[in-house]
Amino acid sequence: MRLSKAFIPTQKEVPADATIPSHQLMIRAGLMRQLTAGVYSFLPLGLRALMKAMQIVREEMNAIGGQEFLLPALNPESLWIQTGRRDVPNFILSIEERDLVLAPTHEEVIASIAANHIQSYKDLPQIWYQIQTKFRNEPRPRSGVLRGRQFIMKDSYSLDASPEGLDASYEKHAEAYRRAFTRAGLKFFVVGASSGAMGGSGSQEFMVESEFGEDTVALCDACGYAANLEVATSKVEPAARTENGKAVEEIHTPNVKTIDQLAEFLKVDHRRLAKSLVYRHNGQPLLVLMVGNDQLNETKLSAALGGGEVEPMGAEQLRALTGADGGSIGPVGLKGFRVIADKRLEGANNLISGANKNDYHLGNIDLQRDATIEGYFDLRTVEAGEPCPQCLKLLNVTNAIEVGHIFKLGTKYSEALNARFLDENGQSLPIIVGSYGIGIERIVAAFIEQSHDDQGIIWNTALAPYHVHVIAVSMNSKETVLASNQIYRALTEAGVETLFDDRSNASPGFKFMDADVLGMPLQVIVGEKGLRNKQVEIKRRATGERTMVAVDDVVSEVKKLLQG
RNA sequence: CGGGACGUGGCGCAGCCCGGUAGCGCACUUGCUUGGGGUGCAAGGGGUCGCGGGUUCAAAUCCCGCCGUCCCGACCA
Repeated sequence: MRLSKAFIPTQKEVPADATIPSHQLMIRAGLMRQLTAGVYSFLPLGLRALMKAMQIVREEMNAIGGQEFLLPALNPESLWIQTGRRDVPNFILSIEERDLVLAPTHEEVIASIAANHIQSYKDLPQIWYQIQTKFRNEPRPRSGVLRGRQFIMKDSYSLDASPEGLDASYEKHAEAYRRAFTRAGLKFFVVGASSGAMGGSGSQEFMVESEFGEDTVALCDACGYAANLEVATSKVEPAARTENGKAVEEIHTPNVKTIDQLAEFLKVDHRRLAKSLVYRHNGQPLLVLMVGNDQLNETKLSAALGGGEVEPMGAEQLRALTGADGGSIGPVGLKGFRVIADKRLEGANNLISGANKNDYHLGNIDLQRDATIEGYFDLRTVEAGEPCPQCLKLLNVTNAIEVGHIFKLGTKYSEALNARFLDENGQSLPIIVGSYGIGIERIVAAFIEQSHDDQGIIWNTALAPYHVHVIAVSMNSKETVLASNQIYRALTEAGVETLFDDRSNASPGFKFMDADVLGMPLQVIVGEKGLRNKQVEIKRRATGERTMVAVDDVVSEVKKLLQG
């Protein structure tokens, strides 16, 4: 492609709205433009990168026997009502007029096809996938293309007759994802994840470390343990049980509101303190006990409660129910609340907690003796520096971009939509479904996050919109024009995807800067300097390393460099 | 949805406090110039100052309302 004819609007300056490197560079390099919040137009160069990412994913899906579909984005609302997902908040962007919705994902459509056409265990297993645009009612799109209202996703669905079959399909996907992200050049890791409101029995996320990622993960460098913070655990010491359990005593704690104040006031370790958090679960008052300053993990809380709506209790309601304020609530003698506690508190005694009376706390609490605890669950959020649950080495906590997610879904949607098959014994069973997603734009953005410098993007061969960027240093030099055209043609004919800066109105410096912003792996610089010796310069974008090669050897040299 | 910020030619910004001619840099057009790291000079084109209302002789500027965009948080299969 000749730059003199191409629509590749590069910019020196970037809209103030773009705050992270990938977003800024995708705009500076002319890959995309924003249309409205969370919605981007991909320009020709950006589309080429997207297509590269898609093709890698497609090939790896095909390699595991995946069959490509293209499912409609516009869906009848009734399908979603049947699975109960019409009312999931912030999910469906609806087209009211005809009871149509823009599909946020495609389990429903897949299940409806399966319901009509999968009849026998002999039809199974199947892996069906598509690469298609999704729409979601994101309350707050952000970080460029990392979280949008419209985005392209490879979604696939495995249909199996048995849990073992699901396990196999799931494993195939895990393998395909590993290969795809490896080929794309992403430094990724796999974490255990929450299956959340989606339901199902197992789930893993493919993560690319980035300070701008929205997910937080715990990682162990020693043994490879990796988990989303939503489900991560650690081996923190429990709040111990001491020998001599004394009787509960009331302690006057004037103006003590927070755990830190309480620890300071009483001069005791945080681990002796039982913090009370008050919620309503499906409307019912709920007290959650945590150790000292441990952070409650609401994903774990929700899982411990078996789902349902969990929301913090308002201050007025709390006072009405207990007569006390937030900093003075405790489990002893508390009426009308269900009480659950973090596992770290299991068996503990000599604890201090609120007295349900302002300015007072209770000491020497033995949870078994003095309170009614419905259950002990892992409810705390892991923090950096805590011991790894597997090997006890210290955990790291880091942010990451989720580029892929795989789910063992089970039969939730097949049951709702009556997608069943007959097994060997003639018995009708729901199809066992797995669901797997890859964010195509996220592959590109995550790659740019991990591969750029102050000058611009640094593409690898796998994702680069073009492999080689030929620069004609001056279009006023006949020799340069002649040689650069010849090289451009030779490369193109040899099947090398080549961008050719043949603009006559741009200064050499301008062209060099543009080439660095665009970031193709190799730059072939054709100018009078080298041509005097019948040579051109090849620059590797990643390292800045330059070599002079004979004009006649450019094609073979370029091919060699692209391999390595 | 809570907190914060911003909205002025395509992009980045100043002007707003203290009301009175819309301005700068980049980009764009034309001519000359330069030619290995965003050339230089000159002449141009382009803006309902987000939208609506109010105050005023007069509003980009003051007041009210709305909309949009971004950031933090909440939420997120």
